[in-house]
Amino acid sequence: MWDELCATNDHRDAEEIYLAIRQSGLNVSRATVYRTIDVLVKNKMVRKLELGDGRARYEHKVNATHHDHLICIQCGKIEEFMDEVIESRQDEIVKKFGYKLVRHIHQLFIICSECESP
Amino acid sequence: MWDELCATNDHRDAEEIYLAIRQSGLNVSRATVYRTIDVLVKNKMVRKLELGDGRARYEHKVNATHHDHLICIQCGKIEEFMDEVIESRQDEIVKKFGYKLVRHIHQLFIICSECESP
DNA sequence: TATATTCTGAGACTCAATCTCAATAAGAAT
DNA sequence: ATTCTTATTGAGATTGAGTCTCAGAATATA
Repeated sequence: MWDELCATNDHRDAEEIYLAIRQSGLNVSRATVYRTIDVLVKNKMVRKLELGDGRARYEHKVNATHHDHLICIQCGKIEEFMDEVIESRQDEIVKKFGYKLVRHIHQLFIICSECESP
Repeated sequence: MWDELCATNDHRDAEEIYLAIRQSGLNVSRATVYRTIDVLVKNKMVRKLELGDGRARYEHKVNATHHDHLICIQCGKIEEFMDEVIESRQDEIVKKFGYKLVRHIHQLFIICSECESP
């Protein structure tokens, strides 16, 4: 499971991961896929992405620094971005409210260049 | 439906809206609630919030300017924020990629002051 | 009045994700 | 090894938000 997740740098959903494992000959159930991913997420080895379409994607965190995502609403491609200015502004906003920041979701839904002019 | 949505400035889910309408004596079905909300969202009279917990929330846009959300992961309270710096950084990031920004989701999951020290 | 068009409610259905539970595997103890 | 205990697994049932279907009701058009 961990191996399978690390096999690519994609952002795949549980079903895709399940099928990939099956394809590789292993006889695991969907339940096990979900269970194992949960453990990996809890141990911060895998990040769960909620894109708001009811299907979570997963990315392993090997050699990964913090980043957020650009998502093409046409082809589904996912790219990563990171902006120090935004990160610190977030902290300031939360501080101004007197709250404690736990995590954040920042997703830019875009039309990528390939989809814009094919 | 529109009236019900405008009745409060809450961020309620479909079920809560459905129950509120029922409570007020009207005999509407869940299907109608979802259908009507969809129309209102498409006409940009209502904003749909995807908080990643599989339950969309809705807020009417009367007198509302653009804003994003702070969500307390403890009590579920939702507050609003808006930061010009972040907004323009987003535009720049997307521009640098050569993409076209369609919409964005920016949510700060926090522990609010009441939950931090009750 | 007759006819066409739209809207609605009830419940079936979808789909990702979770839960159940018996079966299996793995460990520990004697 | 053999028994006993604990943890893991697969298959399928279940959940829950949201969608779809379709017949009947409401509304509009002629």
